[in-house]
Amino acid sequence: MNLIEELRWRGMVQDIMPGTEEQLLKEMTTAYVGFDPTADSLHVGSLVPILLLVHLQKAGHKPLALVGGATGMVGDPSFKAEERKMLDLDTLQHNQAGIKAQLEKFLDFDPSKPNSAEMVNNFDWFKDISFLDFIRDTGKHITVNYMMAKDSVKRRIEGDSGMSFTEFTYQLIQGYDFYHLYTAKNCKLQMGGSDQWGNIVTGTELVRRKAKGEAFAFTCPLMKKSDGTKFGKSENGNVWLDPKLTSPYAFYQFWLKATDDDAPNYIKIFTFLDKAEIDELIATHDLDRGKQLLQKRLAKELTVFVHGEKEYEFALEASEMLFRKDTVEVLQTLTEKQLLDIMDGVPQVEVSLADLSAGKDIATFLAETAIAKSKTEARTLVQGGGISINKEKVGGLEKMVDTSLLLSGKYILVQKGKKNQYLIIAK
RNA sequence: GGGCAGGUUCCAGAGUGGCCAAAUGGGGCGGACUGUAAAUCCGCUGAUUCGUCUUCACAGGUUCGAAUCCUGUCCUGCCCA
Repeated sequence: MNLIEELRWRGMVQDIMPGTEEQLLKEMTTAYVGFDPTADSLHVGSLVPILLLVHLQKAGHKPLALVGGATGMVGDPSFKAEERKMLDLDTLQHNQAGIKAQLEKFLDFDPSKPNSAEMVNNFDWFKDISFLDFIRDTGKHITVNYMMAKDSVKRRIEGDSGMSFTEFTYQLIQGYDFYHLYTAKNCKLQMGGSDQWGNIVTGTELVRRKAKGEAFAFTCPLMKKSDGTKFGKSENGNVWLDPKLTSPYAFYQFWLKATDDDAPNYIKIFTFLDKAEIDELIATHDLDRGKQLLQKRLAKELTVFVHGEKEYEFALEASEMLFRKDTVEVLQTLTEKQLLDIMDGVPQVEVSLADLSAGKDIATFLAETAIAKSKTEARTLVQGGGISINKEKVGGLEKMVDTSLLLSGKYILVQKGKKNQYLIIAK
């Protein structure tokens, strides 16, 4: 199976420029994907373009990861309702360093290999180009009519908030990246999310007109959930690849919670399992969906891929401990070390041991630990049966929280609803 | 700069002098069922020492009483210049 066939089967090809497949079969091809330096970590949404690069490299081609130091200063208008905040230089540099460190985990940067991955930053070539040079040498190749015809631009011009010149220029800047990489690194292919199609095509156009060369492109569909909501968010916001921002436990949970509708697509896109294995997994899953076979496998593959085997095991253990029904006694028997390993990733709240010795009513306790926003909310939760302490449901407001509840002398496990756990540490 | 419309609790959006902490819908949160799912059903969704208290852009004013009336300020959208 060639690369494009492989990606097609996985549902990772949306638009593809004619001749792309032939080019990839013809020779080792250098290809790039751009990453936005809007934060110092990538998130699960950016996993798709990363995987494109990984597949590419596996197929023997050479991947380039472009960090948009320059484009990040401008802001992509594509399908966004409003202009984005511009980032300052310091933030950008900080973010780029973070992203680079993460990419190194997934791609092989070993320079002794002919198809080693490389990292480039478009700020490096844009910082020396003057505005006049740019509009003379590059701007004249592309007509405004052409740029205006793009859906992303059209939508903004017809909308209410308008579009600044800066944003309008974005596709030309990004197009220039492709032109630059074509001339400097013989890069002939750009990949990206389907929202980038317009920008990418401007790039191939620029290569054709300015360098008289031939360039190719394909995009992958934007990740969407079956219910139409945005992919990549959990209750607590973005799901990041950085374990400091999203713990491996939370990361594991994110994938585990994929719906039955989404899981088959996710497992194709996000794992490297081959077709036969995936087909079988899906078939087995459908026999008894309650077992969440697909979700468990998906979560395992991804957690191992991003965080490693060990972190996966902790995440799995924590998940089983926290969601199993019969763990009231088990919880008491855990050693401090076991408890901490399992709870690593569960939000932790500190309380003073002295306060606890005096005892606190449950509502005050929940409000003070910020598990509930206010005492009123705390009461509502307790009365609605939404609070458990050490896996035991709190029956009513008269419940007192004191040192008798401590596990290993200093911990209390509080659950809000089914899915929110908090580890209270008495100090 | 001129004319018009408008700013209400997370969002959308009712309310136009007392019955308003403010309809309804969405979202969110909890519960039941289940698979830590979907669908469905139920409850909650300003704070509280449960007496009250702080809220309807902001600042004043009228009134026994204002989200609702008046004055000014700021902001937003639409139209004209």
